[in-house]
Amino acid sequence: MPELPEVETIRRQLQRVLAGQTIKKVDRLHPKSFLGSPSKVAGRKIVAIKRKAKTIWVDLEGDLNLLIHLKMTGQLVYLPASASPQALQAGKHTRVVFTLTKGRLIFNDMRLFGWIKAVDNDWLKKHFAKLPPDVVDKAFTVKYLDKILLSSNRAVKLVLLDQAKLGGVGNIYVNDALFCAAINPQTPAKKVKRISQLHRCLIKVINRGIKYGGSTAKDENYVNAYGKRGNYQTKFLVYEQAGKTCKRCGGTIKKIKLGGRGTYFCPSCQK
DNA sequence: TGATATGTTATCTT
DNA sequence: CAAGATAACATATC
Repeated sequence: MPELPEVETIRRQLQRVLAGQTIKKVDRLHPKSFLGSPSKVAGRKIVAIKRKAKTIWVDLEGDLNLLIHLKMTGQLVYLPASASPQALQAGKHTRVVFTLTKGRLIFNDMRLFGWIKAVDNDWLKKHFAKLPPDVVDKAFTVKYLDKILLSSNRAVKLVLLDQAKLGGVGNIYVNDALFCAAINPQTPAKKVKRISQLHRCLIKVINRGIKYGGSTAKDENYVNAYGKRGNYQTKFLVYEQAGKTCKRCGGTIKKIKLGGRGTYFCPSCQK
């Protein structure tokens, strides 16, 4: 599922191909998928593609922005006008199509949880002000991590996944980061030791995810802006590795449920 | 057929 | 009131 590394991969690609193009037309194929006025978007030039946590932010000329959240099954694919007519055609799960100066931006979303919102600068500013730092932000310090962990009795994994406390970390990378730091995901947050190691591991694992272009795990449909799958799934430390041998101590990776989410860890070396 | 998967939020409970 | 737990959203797949 798209977490920060997947979204950042898409952002970097879109920044290269979309910046400077003008949105000529917006086709809303499903009402749930586009909130706001498509007519206000048409005719605007794309200034830049940015990102906050798992949300893509398209900065448009004038007082308008597009916020895009892929949730679980969203895809954002760019096709140059020279692509085959077959590729350019709307698929079964295509929800929004942007016709641009030199191509098309297609938003697919099988399960309809994702959305695109057109919002003005003032709305954006107020909204961003409420958000916590991203895991890759400078504001995410050891001290900050210490603060959010000390303030909760919940399992450490659930606190790290809480988008109101820390932005960008999802179920795949949190499992791998806790393995990296040798911390049991069930540990109550305020009892976690070696916080600076956990801090280092979170950043390291997320950056590794970006390096490999995100992950397309089993049963997942993530693709980047060119429609290609990620590669981090070949680098998973513990995610989806239940029954396999622990890379660190030779123990066996176990799967449990925590907060209703699949949780993978090595019981013998994650304490 | 029913359980399962995941990101986020609404809603209920403690 | 706040923190925590859980349901809900929609759909394909095992």
